[in-house]
Amino acid sequence: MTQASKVDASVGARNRAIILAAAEKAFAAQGFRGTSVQQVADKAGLPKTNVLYYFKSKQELYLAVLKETMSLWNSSFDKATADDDPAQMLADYIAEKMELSRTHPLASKIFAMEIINGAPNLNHYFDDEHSDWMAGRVAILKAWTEQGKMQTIDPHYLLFNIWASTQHYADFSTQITRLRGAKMKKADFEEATRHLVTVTLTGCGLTVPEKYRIVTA
Amino acid sequence: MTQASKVDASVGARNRAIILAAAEKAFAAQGFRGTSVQQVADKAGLPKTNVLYYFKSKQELYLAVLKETMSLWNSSFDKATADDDPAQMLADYIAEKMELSRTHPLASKIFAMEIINGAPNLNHYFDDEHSDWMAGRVAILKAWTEQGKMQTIDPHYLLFNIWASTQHYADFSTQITRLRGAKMKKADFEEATRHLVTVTLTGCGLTVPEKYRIVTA
DNA sequence: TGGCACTATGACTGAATAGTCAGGTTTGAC
DNA sequence: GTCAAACCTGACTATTCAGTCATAGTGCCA
Repeated sequence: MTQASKVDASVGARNRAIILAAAEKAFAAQGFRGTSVQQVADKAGLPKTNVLYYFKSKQELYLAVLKETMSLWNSSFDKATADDDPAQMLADYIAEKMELSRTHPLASKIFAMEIINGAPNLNHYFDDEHSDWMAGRVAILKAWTEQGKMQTIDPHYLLFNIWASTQHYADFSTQITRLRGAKMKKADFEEATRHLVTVTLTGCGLTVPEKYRIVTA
Repeated sequence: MTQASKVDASVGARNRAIILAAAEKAFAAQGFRGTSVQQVADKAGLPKTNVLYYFKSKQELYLAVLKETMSLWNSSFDKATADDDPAQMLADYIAEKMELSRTHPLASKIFAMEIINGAPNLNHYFDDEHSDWMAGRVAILKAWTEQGKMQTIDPHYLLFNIWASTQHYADFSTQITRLRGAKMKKADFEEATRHLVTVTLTGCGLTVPEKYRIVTA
């Protein structure tokens, strides 16, 4: 027991982390079927059998990566209440999602491909957590609308639009980079965030918080 | 020659079309690597060798599907000029993109996966047509801004947001269907379009054209 | 020292699958 | 009817790849 946890904490945990990182890269770049265990092993600097020692199958490895991905998606918006200020909450939510696109683009890509392919590994997610989350957020947005705090906008479409336009910067980074001629840096993400917050909030009849105002040259 | 074109127009062209349709479904659902030629053949109701008779390799078949996909993406916005009304042009562009997401979701998904995976088959596209298109559209949006017709919004981010939020309804249809509890119908797409046009145009300081106004119950 | 859990890995196997090939059939023009 | 081009397909091959297995090294504690 003591042995186990000690060894596990040193060698095992470390190797698992290395393998997961390598697998994330591979799956994001080539999808589940396009990635071979051998490729992951090479990226991780380990023999293939060692990878299969830690993760019993390619499927299990993929699920582990997917699970890590899903755990990233908590946000301050999860705890919003009808008493909060919609402008502040939505602006922060958009900013958080943009920051995730910047710092974890691979996770976003893996999730996107999973959804595009029909989300065969996310049934429980939709049936439980995600649906509940959605229902809760919709209720709060409706409350805000009824309180006259914001324009009458269907909460579903609003949330879909926020997801779409923030995740796009991760998922479609190849296209964006090619069209801009250069990779988006931190400052570019901040500018894009200000634009997105401004357009979205103004579109909902909200006042844009000071920190998200577009700086006109 | 006469023989060739006649046969080609009847049997050949018909089979090619059947195969392409089957391949589109398969590639959209499982990606390039996840799709076997046998699967496409089964969907098309033909022996595998017959598929490979028309398309010499899986790669060639995929490229043919991708080419068909790209040809869908012309729009009235391609011919906009600085003299046009931005509200009208942008609203129509958004509506056209939404209609494409509704009628050709598979094409959108294939394109999305291609981009997510680094667009290895679209080099020429970015180097030529797409970059030129982008430069032209950016110039017109800038002109509109300078004429005081619309708010100062970076044209790049505006276009990225339009693509993101329209294509999302095709690419992420699985998620949307699960969260809404039902597949989006034509009327739902129209409602989503009105919302998107309203939010986007209002966000740019434009007046929403009558036909895109949200109908409040 | 012995024992145990964990870690490591080369050699192998079986299934899937892209693509070839050789031979066959249909079609339409003359 | 005959010829050529287009169309069709079963049998086969070569490769890739997930996963197994048997064996062996390592670290720790009693």
